[in-house]
Formats: sequence, C-alpha cells, structure tokens
Amino acid sequence: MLLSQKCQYALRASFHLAKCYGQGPVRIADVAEAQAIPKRFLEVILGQLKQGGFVASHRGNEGGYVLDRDPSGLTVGEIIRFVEGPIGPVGCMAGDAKENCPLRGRCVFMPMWEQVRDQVEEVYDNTTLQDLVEKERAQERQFAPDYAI
Amino acid sequence: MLLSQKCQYALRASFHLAKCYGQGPVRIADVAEAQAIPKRFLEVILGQLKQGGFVASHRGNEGGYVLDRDPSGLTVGEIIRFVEGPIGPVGCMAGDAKENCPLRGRCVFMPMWEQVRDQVEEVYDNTTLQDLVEKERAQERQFAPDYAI
DNA sequence: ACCTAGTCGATCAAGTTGGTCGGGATTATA
DNA sequence: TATAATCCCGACCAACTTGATCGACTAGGT
Repeated sequence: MLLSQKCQYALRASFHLAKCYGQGPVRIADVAEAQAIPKRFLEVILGQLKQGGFVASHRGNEGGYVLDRDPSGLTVGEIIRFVEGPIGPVGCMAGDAKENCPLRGRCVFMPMWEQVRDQVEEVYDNTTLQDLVEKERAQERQFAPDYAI
Repeated sequence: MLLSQKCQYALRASFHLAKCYGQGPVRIADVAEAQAIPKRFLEVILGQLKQGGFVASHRGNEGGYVLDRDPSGLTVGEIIRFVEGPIGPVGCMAGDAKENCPLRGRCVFMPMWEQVRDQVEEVYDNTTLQDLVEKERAQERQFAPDYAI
C-alpha cells in the first residue's frame, strides 16, 4: 500500500537535484538538509541511484551529485520502479510470483488489481521531475510574488 | 506499495463467505481450502473481521462463519481500510503522521499522492463483494456453460 | 456425555526497514 | 605536495512487521 521511506527520500533527493540541474554538483549534506533526509542514509540512496544511471557524482573538493538525466524526461514512475520494483497493489502481478499464485488464472480479484495498477501508473508515469520543479516555482511566485522588488 | 498477504487473505475469505451468503455457516477449514489460505492463520484473520462486524461465527457442531453484511453493500475498500488502515501511497496523508511531516505544507509531491489515493479509492470503493461473486459466476458460465446438462 | 468447531494467548523464525559507523579513496586548490 | 573537502564502501545493528504455528480451552448440538 505504502511507498517505503527510502523511496520517498529517493524522490525528494532527485527532485532537489532537478531543481539544481545545470548548476554544478550539489553536496550530499546540502541535499540532506534541504529535504530533511538523514545524511548517512542518503549516501546509500544516492549510491543506488547512481548505479541506476539517474545521478552522477564528482568526488573530492567541490564535488557532489548532479542529476544525470534531463528532468523533463525523467518520470516519478521510473524512479519508483527502480527503488521499489514493479508497481502494483499485489505481488502476484509480475515475474515469478505470478506463476506461483495458487489461484492462477481464476483469481476474481485480478481485474481489479490491474485496474488499480493502471490508474497508479498513469499518474506516476506522467509526472516528470520538471513538472514538479515548475509547480514549486509557480507556488513560490504565488506566495511571494514580489520577492525581487 | 503492496497490500499485505493478510489483507489479501481477508479479502479472499470475505469473498468466499459472500459466495455462500444465505446458506448457513461455513467452516474455517472449508474457507481455508477453497481460497488456499493457511488454516491457523485464517483463524486469526476471521477473528479480526468478526471484531469489525464483517462476519459472525457460530460455535459448536455445524458451526462456522457467515458474512454479517449484505455482499451488495460491502465494498473491497471497507475491508482494506479495516485491515490496513487509511488507503494512500504514503503515510503522511492522514492522522498524526500528517502533522509530523518535516515538509508540512510545502511538499510538492502531495498533490500527486492525493491524485493516486483518489484513483485507488475510486476503484476499491466501487467494487462490492457482490460484484466479484457475480463476475465469477459469469466466468463459470462462460467456460462451462453446460455443466448441468 | 461426546464430538465438533470456534477462541484465545503465547510464541516464533525470517525478512524488511531505516538507519549508523569507521575508515578509505579521490580530487581541487593553495 | 600538503590539505581539506567530499564521495565511497562494506559491515553492522535495533526494531518492527509478516506470516505463521501450537496447545489448551469453551461453547453448541445430538
């Protein structure tokens, strides 16, 4: 039912890097502070996202992380699937678990599960990090429209 | 992301009792066998559903469980909420967890979470046990239309 | 009285979650 | 080349949840 904390952290971290896209590396500590994520745990998460090709890192002084994908082409769904595995309300919809279902083929719930999965994927796969960044910028303009005056 | 095994068992058990609605008590062992649920575990689950007023039990010889609600008025959503708690992709949408969110008020993800929750609830709250029973009966007619000849 | 079934509380192994820690490797800059 | 900043890596860990199992007990019908 719920997304793991780790997955939410991964999304928030990616989002933060999307905000800083094109501005050079961002330190783990900065991401951690901005997004209220435990720093040591974030190290683990960013390392994983790096394996997946979502982010890239620069070591040493002046180092940090950058988003390694164009935010306008990177969806929330991709990140969730990478961290959590296939999207869906039950495990028996994908992979080998599907074959092991004792009710294989005659499970009345399956159409409902599929309906839910499709609805959820629809949302996650049509939300890009760019969308979120723009949404936040729009909100900031609304609540502090004259910050530059 | 996923519904717990327990919740799926609860749904399958309720569904089975809905199939037998109006035909007297069904033994735990029968439900367990029909729905491929570990019997001892099912005891626990049915006990819980009884507390929630979803089912009723009759002890002694010829005893068993019956659905204590009209299947046409009992939705999947009700059962899921009873077993799993509030529906939604993240914990910080309901109750006290909402207040504890470090990003309270300015979380860009919240509208997306709400969208997902609404879509999922839409499906679960509009599927009754009666719907599922009828769907299965229709399927059986399709695959074995002449079983009574 | 006796059999059948539900009931209740304790218990439990294994896996997942959500982290933490120490120290090592790498790089920019002075 | 020293140094400070920064990421990197594997090990470790406590707490919780999941998915059960067991034995003994209680209630009901015949």
